Amino acid sequence: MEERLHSFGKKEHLCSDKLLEELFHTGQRLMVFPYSVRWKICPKTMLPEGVRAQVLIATSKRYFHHAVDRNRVKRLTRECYRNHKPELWQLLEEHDVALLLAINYVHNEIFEYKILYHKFDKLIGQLTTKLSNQLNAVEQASTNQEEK
RNA sequence: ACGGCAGCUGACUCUAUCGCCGGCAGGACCCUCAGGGGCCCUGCGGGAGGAAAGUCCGGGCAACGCGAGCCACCAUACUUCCUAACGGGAAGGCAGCUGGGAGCAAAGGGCCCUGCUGACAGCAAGUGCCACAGAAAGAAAAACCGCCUUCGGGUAAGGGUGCAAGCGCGGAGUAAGAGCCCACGACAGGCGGCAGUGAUGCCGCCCGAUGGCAAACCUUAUGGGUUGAAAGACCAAAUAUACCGACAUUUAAGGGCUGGCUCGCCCGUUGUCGGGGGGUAGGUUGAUAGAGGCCGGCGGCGACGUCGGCAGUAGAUUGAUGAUAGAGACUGUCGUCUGCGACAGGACAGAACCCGGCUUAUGAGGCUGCCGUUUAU
RNA sequence: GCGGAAGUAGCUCAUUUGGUAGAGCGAUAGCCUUCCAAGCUAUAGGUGGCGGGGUCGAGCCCCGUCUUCCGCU
Repeated sequence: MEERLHSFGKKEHLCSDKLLEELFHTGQRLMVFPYSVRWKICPKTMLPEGVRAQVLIATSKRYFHHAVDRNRVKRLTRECYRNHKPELWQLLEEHDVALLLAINYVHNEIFEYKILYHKFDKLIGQLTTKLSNQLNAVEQASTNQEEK
């Protein structure tokens, strides 16, 4: 399993209508240029076995008129996510939860891969701090309730 | 030689690592009475285009509809052929334009050749429109100056307007004039002859209230049922549940078997279990070999047809073809010891049921045609 | 994937069967006012999305193209 940490297969794509609706109605939002991200923590039983996170990568016709450019941006973004996946999964593994994630590209220029890689570094950093804050708070609350 | 404009061709290659999609083979595990199915691992080989685009036409395919005819609506419009079909293509005719040639004292028209272009049926079926200017914009009505006059009028040669004004030119004729008449010529129509499958061309005769617009209404001919893979077919979890069966049940309604009461039985009620129809999430199919490509022979001017051979085979479904590193070709710039080195660059653009076209986008290089400039002969 | 509309001044829109392209708001200048606003007057601003066609002549007719918007699961 360890040598497949960088994979990004079909099961890890978010494509269920119901989950999408839930994510976009109740999820939280985070902006890191040029990305706009929506995320929501959910119990791991909602996803297939062995999958910690389902991800949607998109960009709109508003920013790129040609299908070629949209494909290119999505491919680069997918590559970035693939290379940053282990640190995100490690956090989720520690707290034993799953994550729904929608990554939107909201700028009208294409950057090179190296630039996007650093942007994604920043994005994952902010996302993990927010995630761990929220998860720790939840766990503390549950332990407090048990004590009472 | 350089430059420009069209059209055609062309669409960088290889290696390694990580990753994605589907195919085949082998193996481990799980489910199932079985057939088989699910999931994971390993190996092998495959994975965007000439326009995949626009959705402008035509067809396959599918569902629904359909007795026939006419009207309406839409589309097409020189001819013949190609094709499954087409609004596409080929060849030809005619018209327009560029260039050249012969001819001529010179120029123009006409003739011949090359190239390009053409939504190219009908305005002599009818209706309508032609601003401003002009007397008058299409009709048998013609003003003013002019010309003529027998002073009643005649005239359409000359002048003006305009995109367009009663076919052109010469002659005869006349008071002056006019297709009023004649020769030649242009245009349109009719008849006949010859050539051609035909469009049409050539010749002869007859005829003439000889402007333009049908991308004005329209006429004629031909074609068109509607919808569009989000079509259609199949499987179907959870939850609720039509219906069926079994069991239990009544202050969780009741009704019937008797006129009343009690018990019993039947129907119902409610609940549990089992079966089960439709339908939702989801999945399978439709769906990838096709009116296909390449090579060669034969037939045809050609589009194309036919026969034989060869190589193969994208199939996603929140939508796969990417990232990184290196090497090699190609182009440009700079440097140069003429060996090469350094730097930069690679267009338009991403399949979604499938074909045939059209249109539009497209860097470097190559080919063809036309035009312009310069040089040499 | 399939289908339907619209592009006119800085903005919102007119312009009918083809004949010199207009209104309101806005802009600029002047008048009025102690000043501002309101009011009055004048002025500028248009390749009619772009390219082509047929017409004597096109915003209008025809073809192609680009952009924007809307509908169908």
